[in-house]
Amino acid sequence: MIKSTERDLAAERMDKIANILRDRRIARVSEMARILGASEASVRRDLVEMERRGLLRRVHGGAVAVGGIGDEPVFDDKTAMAVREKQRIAEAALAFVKNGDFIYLDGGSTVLALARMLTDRPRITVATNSLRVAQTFAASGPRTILVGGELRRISQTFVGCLSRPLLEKIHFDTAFMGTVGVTTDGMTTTDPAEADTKTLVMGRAARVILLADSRKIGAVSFVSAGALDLVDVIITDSAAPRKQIDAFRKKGVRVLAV
Amino acid sequence: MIKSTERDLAAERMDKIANILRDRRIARVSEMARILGASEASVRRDLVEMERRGLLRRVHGGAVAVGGIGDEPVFDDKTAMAVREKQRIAEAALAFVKNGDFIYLDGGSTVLALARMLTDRPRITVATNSLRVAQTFAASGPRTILVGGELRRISQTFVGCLSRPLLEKIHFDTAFMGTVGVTTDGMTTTDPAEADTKTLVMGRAARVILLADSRKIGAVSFVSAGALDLVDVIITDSAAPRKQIDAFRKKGVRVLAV
DNA sequence: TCAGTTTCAATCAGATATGATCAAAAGCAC
DNA sequence: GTGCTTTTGATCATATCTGATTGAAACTGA
Repeated sequence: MIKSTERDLAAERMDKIANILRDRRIARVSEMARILGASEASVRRDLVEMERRGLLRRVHGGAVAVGGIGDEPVFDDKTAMAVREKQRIAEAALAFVKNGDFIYLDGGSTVLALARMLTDRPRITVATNSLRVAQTFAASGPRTILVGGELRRISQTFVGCLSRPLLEKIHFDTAFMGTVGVTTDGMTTTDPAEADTKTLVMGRAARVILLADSRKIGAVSFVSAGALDLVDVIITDSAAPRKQIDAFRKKGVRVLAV
Repeated sequence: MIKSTERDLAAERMDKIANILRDRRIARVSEMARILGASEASVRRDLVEMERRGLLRRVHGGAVAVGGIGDEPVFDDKTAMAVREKQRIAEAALAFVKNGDFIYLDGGSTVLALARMLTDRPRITVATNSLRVAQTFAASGPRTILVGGELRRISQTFVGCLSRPLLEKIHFDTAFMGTVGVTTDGMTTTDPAEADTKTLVMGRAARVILLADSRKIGAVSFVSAGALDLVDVIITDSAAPRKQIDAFRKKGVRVLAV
């Protein structure tokens, strides 16, 4: 047994680290050192190099996959909640997408779930203001148009007045929107710039579909993001209060509770 | 040339090396020397040659199959070469960034290296058309503005006429640009839409700094992306041909070879 | 807030790999 | 065979990698 054969090359170690992170999204230095059979010092050196190459992000105690959990805790924390419901809602929304369509995908975790289902649909065109949606389509997927704007880190979206000039040049068959809260008075969200962009988008879509899990139904946030009559369809989950659903229907909005 | 016998021997070795790497993706010099029954010195010479031909990537201790371990995705394939140079170029470029600046970061791996150095600089504003740059700043970093447009997957940038309306509203102190090739006639790149966006950006910057490793110097690609007089500074590495550098200087461009 | 614990970066020495150099070996032309 | 060129393998100084150590920094829980 030759000693050099036992020890991994740096490139080999980095590959294994990449694999570990692909599986777990996050790993501790100590874990990786144990798995690789290398010292923690070497693992750290590899992590520094890999971070420099943009392959991961280092955090105290370990590393996380880029674009993964822990990368943007605020955004992804929400994602983790009600995963089942969001998935079902996204599946229902998928039925509203046809090949050849021009659609808009808003920010938000439910809409992101829908985006993940579109990576094998090159025949549609997606416009979005969501960094996460763009990342989802980075390698392959629909024709992707990102409306510009200023990055709002908490939601990982591009918002503000700079989004306007581009948005005003395009129209959509269907806009799939997320929201923080929706009542019969309309949608509300936390950030004025975000709200402004949302309203503008909905005005430019032939059909607006709101994806809102039951916790959003009846909830109210800081700033109005458009009246309810902008919305054609609301897709929510079966835990949504019957009363609210009926109220929406009375206002002429189609509601699907999946 | 009738030296066919020697060449066959060398070619044979290289062929075996290629086979080993096809199987394992990564191999040590010592291993390969043992398998081939040749000295490590010979193996190294073969590896140098094969790397020159782009058949593999050399790492300390051995070699990696291209497209294999530690080799980065499509976008970064070219990047894997000249990592050191790109890093040094980016470091030199960093000196041109002041707090409070409004800068533009183009797509391209060298510019991306610069972006990674700016993640702890919240006091500047960065506009970019690069998805990779936006991702780099997703968690923290400068104020980030993404100019919209259509996603061009091969470069991971947003380009085309939809970028225009937003770009025409903003100005930059400094634009850091990448390129596929640059000569005294100006810059060239592979894609017309990409070129269009580049030209527009350079016209809106008070100062344009071109980051181009030596392989770009003197290279020519498909479509013009602006004349040389748009550029104020070129930062390249010391392997850039003296003649070209002098020609650039004669045209009034400041050239830094780091 | 604070103390205790974990993790980190910097440094060092030993091990390993590398490039440069050079002489021997092999191929080739005559 | 001789003379020339190319290739090869060995040697050695230098560069790089690795793992251990240590003081500093960051995190944790009360």
